[in-house]
Formats: sequence, structure tokens, C-alpha cells
Amino acid sequence: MHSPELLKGTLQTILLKVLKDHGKMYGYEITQRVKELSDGRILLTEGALYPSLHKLEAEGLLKTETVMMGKRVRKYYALTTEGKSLVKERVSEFVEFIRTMGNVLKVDLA
Amino acid sequence: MHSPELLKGTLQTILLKVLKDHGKMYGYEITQRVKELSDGRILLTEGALYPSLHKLEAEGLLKTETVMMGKRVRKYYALTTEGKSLVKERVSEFVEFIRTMGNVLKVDLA
DNA sequence: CTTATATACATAATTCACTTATGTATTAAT
DNA sequence: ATTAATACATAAGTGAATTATGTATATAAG
Repeated sequence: MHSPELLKGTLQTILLKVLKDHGKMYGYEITQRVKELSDGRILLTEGALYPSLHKLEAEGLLKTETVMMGKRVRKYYALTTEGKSLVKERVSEFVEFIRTMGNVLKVDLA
Repeated sequence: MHSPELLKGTLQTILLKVLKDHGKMYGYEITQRVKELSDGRILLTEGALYPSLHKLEAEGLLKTETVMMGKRVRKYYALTTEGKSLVKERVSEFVEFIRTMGNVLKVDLA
């Protein structure tokens, strides 16, 4: 597991990008996908995930669709048009930040 | 300027690494150096910098030396032995985190 | 010459994203 | 039957940052 400090501020970017790459997903599914993609190094907690999804929805970046799977509720999240256009921005912001950090720390990130 | 969210959790790593690369430095000097290295993209605020330096000192990672420059006080910070051995760890932790993020966001950081 | 900017430290109040803890409920495995 | 996994949600608490404020010297500009 990574030091959770570093993860701060990256959660929204992760959610938006994963939703862009995989289309509509539900919360639990996102945690599993991120766990896979990160080789078990990023484990999203529910206390962080759900409030963050709710916030992105409230901001109009995500839209939801609730589905009953038998007796179980599943809430699918997908990017809105606005959300889609923001993803690129957020990701390149992150990449630019990493480049800057590479210069400051004088490390090669290739 | 970078979204300040992303910077969270990286401050200690920046301070330790800059002090490793440049030897003893005083607070204001660190802000200027980081500003230079980051091309004006990372502007450390005093409210974040000084408490963080104090904390690193309290943890035994930094040692200080106060010098009077004419009538002005300057407090130099330098890595302790313990601090030196931690820098590598912190930097490689950061690099590993970036690699992981690269996989999750599917971006090339080269 | 006085006013603004840069240098140089420090700390208190506040914010906000996150962790931790707790709650509800269904489904599958042992 | 009990535990673990699936699936949602929210409240309390933490802690690193931002913002605001305070002190003081040095220098440039008008």
C-alpha cells in the first residue's frame, strides 16, 4: 500500500478517468478495478469513495442510474458531457504536476 | 500554479530532497529554490513551510543553526543522519506511487 | 523621505479531503 | 450457523494544508 498522504487530491482524477475508460460502473466495481490496475496498491475506502462520487454527481460531472439486481441495489455512475470534457484536463494537470515534481526532486520518471 | 490538492502529502518529500541536494538552507531560500526548480509552478507558503520544517526537526530528521545576518535572523536547516537515510526512501516511495498512478490512469509519464 | 516590495521568521484560525467507525442489507462460502 | 464478500451510506474525527495575521529589517522607487 502507498502512503495515503500521496493519494490525497488524486481520488477525483482516478474516478473520472476510470469511468472514462470503462464506461458506467458502480461504486464497488470501481474499488475492485482500481485495486486491479494498481496491483493492490490503491485500496479505495468506502468512506472516501461514496462521498466523492456524490460530490461529482452534485457538480454535474457524473450521472447515475439505479438498478435492482435481484434484491440488491446497484448504483451505476457514468460521465456526463461536462464530466467527459473535464477528464482530459484533470489527467493532463496530473501529468504536468508529475513532470514538475520530477524536476524538483530530480528524479527520472520514465 | 498547480492545483494545490495534488501537492498535498509531497511537501515533506520536497523539503528533504531539496535539503539533500543543496546542503543547509534557510526557509526563505527553500521557497525560492523550489520556485526556480518548478518554473514558478510550486510556490510554498510560509504557513505550510515553517510548521513542516519544525515538525521535521522535532522528529529528528533536521537540525538547525541560527545565524545573525546583520540584524536579521536566519535559521539554517540541514539533514541529520537519520534524515539523510530517510530521503531515499521517501523519494522512491514517491516514484513508485507515480508508477502506480500511471497504470491506473493509463498515462505515459516518460 | 516615505511608501511599496522583498527578505525572514512565526503562529493561530480555518478548511476540507480523507480515515476511521458505524450502520443496513443481500449473497456466497465453509 | 457463521464468516466473508458484495453493496450502499453517513457521521465523527484527523491532520496537512490554506488563509490570515503579526513582527521586523533591507532595499528600491517615486
